[in-house]
Amino acid sequence: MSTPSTTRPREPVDPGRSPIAPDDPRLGAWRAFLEAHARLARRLDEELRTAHGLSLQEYDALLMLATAPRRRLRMNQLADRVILSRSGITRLVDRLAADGLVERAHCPTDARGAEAVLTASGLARLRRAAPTHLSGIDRHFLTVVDPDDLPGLERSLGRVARAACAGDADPGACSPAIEDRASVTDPGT
Amino acid sequence: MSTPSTTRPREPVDPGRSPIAPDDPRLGAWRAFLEAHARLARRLDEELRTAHGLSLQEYDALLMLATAPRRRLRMNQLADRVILSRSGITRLVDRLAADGLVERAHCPTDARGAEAVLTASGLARLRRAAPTHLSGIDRHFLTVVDPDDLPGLERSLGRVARAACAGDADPGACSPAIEDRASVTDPGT
DNA sequence: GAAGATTGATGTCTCAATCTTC
DNA sequence: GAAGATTGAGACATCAATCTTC
Repeated sequence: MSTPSTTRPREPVDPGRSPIAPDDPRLGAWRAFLEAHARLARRLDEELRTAHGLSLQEYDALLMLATAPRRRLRMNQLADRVILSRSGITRLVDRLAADGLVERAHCPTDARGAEAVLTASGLARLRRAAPTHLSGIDRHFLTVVDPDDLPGLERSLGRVARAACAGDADPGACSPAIEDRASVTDPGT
Repeated sequence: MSTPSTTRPREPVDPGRSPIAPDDPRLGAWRAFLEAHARLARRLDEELRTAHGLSLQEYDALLMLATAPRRRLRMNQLADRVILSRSGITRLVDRLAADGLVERAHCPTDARGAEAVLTASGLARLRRAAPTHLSGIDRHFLTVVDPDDLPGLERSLGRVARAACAGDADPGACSPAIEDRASVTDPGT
C-alpha cells in the first residue's frame, strides 16, 4: 500500500527495503538457532512425556511454581514465565489441576485474581521428572555446545529474549526470569 | 520398570541419577535459549501474519521450496527441513495449495511419492514477504546479538541441531540444511 | 471503563491406522 | 513386509467475547 520503488535515501524502519540480503552469511546463525530449538525441544518433550507423562510446557510451569516464593504464582505471572497466552495458561492450569499437580487459590489482595499453587503431589512429580530432564539438557545441549561458547550464548540470547518483548502489549510482561526464587530441592513446605 | 533404587556406582546413562544440579549455572544459557526462541518466534510469526498472512512455518516451507533445485521437494524432505511430522506436512501443503502457493505433483521416479512444487504465485508471495521477515530477523536478532558471539552461536547451535537428531527414527532425516540450493532471487523459472 | 481470568470457536500439530506402491 | 503419503481422532494453542472486580 505504499513505498514507491524510487530509492529514498533514509526512511525510518521501512520493511519494504530489505536491510539484509537473503544470502547474508549471518543468517546461518539464525537458521542454526531455529533448527536447534525445533529438534531439541521435540526430543526433550518426548523424553519427558514417555518417562513422566509431562509435556515440556507442563514441566516448565511446575518448575516456575516450585521456584516461586510461596510455590504459587498469579495466572498472569505464570503465563509470562512459560510464555503462553492468558487463555493458554488457564487451560494448562486446568490440566495440571485435573491431575492434582496444582490447585487454584483466590488471590487475597485482589478478588479478580487467581493463583496457581503447586501441590505436594506436583512437587513430587516435578522432582521425579527433574533428573530425566536435566540429563536430557546435559546430554543434548550442555555437553554438545562448546564450553567456550556458553557465556556468549547466554549473554546474547538473553539480550535477544529481552529485546523481543520490548514493546509488547503488556509492559508488565517480560519480567526478569530470575528474582528471589526458592530452590526445587527445598523441603516441600 | 527397572533401576532398583539402590545406588550403583557406575551406570551407562542412567537418567535416574541427575548428572547436573538443578542450580547449575550453565542452565542459564539453556533458559536464555528457550526464552529467546519463544519470544522471538512469537514476534516474527506475528509480524509475518499481519503483514502477509503467512505463518512462520508457511514462510519457511515456501523458502525451502524456493531454494530447492527445481523449486520442488518430496513431502518427506520438506517435512524434514521445516521439522514437521509427515502428517503435519501433508496438512501444511494442503493449506498452501488451497491458497495457490504450491501445487502437488506426482514423483516421476516413485509412484508412491508426491512432490510439493512452488507456484509462481507462491514465489511472488515469498518475495513480497521476505523483506518483512529479513528485517525482523535483523532488528530482533542480528543487531541484538553481540557480533563476536555470532560465529560461536552458529557453530555450537549447529552442533546441537545435529546431535538432537542423531538416533532419530528416520536416519534419512536431519540432512544438512544447505546443499545445492537455488537463490530466492533467481528469475522465477 | 480497564484489568484479571475464563469460555467458545477455530486452527494446527501429533499419533495411530490406512492405502498405495515399492 | 517396508516405505511414502494421507486421513481420522484427539491434544493443545490462539483470538475474540464475556464475566467479575478494580
